[in-house]
Amino acid sequence: MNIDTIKGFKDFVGEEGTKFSVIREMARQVFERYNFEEVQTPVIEREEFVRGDKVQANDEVISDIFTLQDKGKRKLALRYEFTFQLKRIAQNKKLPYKRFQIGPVFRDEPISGNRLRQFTQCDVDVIGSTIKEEAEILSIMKQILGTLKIKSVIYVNNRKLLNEILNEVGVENNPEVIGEIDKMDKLSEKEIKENLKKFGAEEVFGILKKPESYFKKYKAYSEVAELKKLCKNYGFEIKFSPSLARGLSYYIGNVFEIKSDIKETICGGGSYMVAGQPATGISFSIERMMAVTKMQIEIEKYLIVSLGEDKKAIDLAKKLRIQGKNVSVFYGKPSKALEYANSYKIKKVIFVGEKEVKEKVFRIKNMITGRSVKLVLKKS
RNA sequence: GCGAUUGUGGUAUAACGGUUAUUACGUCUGGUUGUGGUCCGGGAAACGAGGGUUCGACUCCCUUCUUUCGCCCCA
Repeated sequence: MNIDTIKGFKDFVGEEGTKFSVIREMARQVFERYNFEEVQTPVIEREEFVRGDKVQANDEVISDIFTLQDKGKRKLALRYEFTFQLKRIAQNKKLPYKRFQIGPVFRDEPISGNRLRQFTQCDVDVIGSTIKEEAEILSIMKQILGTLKIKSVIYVNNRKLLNEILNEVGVENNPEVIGEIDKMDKLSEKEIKENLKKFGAEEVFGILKKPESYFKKYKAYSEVAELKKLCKNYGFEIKFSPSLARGLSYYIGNVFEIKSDIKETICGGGSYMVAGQPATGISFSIERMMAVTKMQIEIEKYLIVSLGEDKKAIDLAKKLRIQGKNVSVFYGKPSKALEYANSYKIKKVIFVGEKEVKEKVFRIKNMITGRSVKLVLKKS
């Protein structure tokens, strides 16, 4: 029997496992600081619901949805992202409604280095939003990225602005043209022009290459300008990128994308409509953050080695746990214990043997320096 | 999904159309050492899967799966 993980799925073991949960917990706390409320939603939903409005958008996305059937022959699907579930969650909520969610989403799509078919999305959304909320969620991201010591650039554009430009040159606004525009910073000038030509949109290229000041003449640029100003108030900069489109989907106003050292985008989002309300949201995946973070993630661990003093060792472990330390007890010889500590990156070792018990002095051995210091137990 | 690429114990590797498939690390185990990354001994564990060619295939061929990289799209 083959027990390997399926292509695009991954185990997180050891250091990766702790790194994962440290990032998740940190993100959760930041979201809470902004009074977003946490929700949990089912992984499985009706297929038609998961597909949502994307039906008319592009077949590609739909083929990326994992589908399944239950015993009652219901057509079901694994959630592709979280936003569609807001249709249900946001009903009858006083606006603005701020919620966040962290959990796995599934996409049956080709994999590569930083792309998985199951990944953990961290998503914040505000229903009943204005551009002020857009700035707020960007500042949330900025804070998380800062904590993770990730160098990043936030790019912004506006879908209405793109529409204005397309109208101006008399090109129909279709997802394919938008798709080509989105590739501007990826392909060569020649390729882009050729691709755009197919839609009679080669003129767009020249416009998108113009300096930012040129775009002031478009009405929708004011939304970008406003967001820029608001972000400045928060103390960070964002960059206008007229070719940023974010593929297909439901965006109607400002769209954002955050880039870092890897070629894949690390955060993406924008403003859209849900249940007749303007909404804005952004999300990132823990897996991709793990790929770029420079943060040193370490959990302080203690190993108590019982040298024939099991009861004392367990007592000591209990005391340390009450103080909030992470501790495990090892029953065995000193050299094996130290080897064990090394192998699981346990940095502090305390031997509990006859001598220690008699003298009532325990020493904490630091595995990196090799030195020992006296253990002082706080009175509790 | 398409195109290219990859595949030997957990990891990293060696060899070969022909007996029992190399080595290292890790892992399990016995002994030694009251303060380490030792030392000595023993063990488990691999040719991705299926078919074909052949007297004989880990080796050649086909299929499939897997890996990696592009395309498409995305976090």
